[in-house]
Amino acid sequence: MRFSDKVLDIVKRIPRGKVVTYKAIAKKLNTKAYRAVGSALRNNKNPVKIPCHRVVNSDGSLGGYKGKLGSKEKVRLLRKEGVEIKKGNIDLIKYFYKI
DNA sequence: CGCTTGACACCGT
DNA sequence: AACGGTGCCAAGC
Repeated sequence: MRFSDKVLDIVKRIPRGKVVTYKAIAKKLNTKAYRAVGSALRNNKNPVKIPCHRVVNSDGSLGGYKGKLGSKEKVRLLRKEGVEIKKGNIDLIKYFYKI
């Protein structure tokens, strides 16, 4: 749980209107467990404190959210926070949050 | 030459 | 032991 705890901690401090990539997180943790990051978020124990919808793929695609079935909801939330999304892709250049 | 799709690799739960 | 909310590289169009 230690690993996921770190991930959660990072995601937890993502400011509103910004997003982070799994790669960035893994990099910040000095690890290549990209997938593990996703697993951590999936097993996320505090969805209220952890805005998992602010975590996206390195290419800007939303990736997934709840089994890749809640992507629309994810987009909706992000849009609501001020993040512009084009065809399911986010402007990392504009909304990427450097950890 | 630039973009898109597919396969393989990594780590943790 | 298998799966998962990925990333990177290579080949094809």
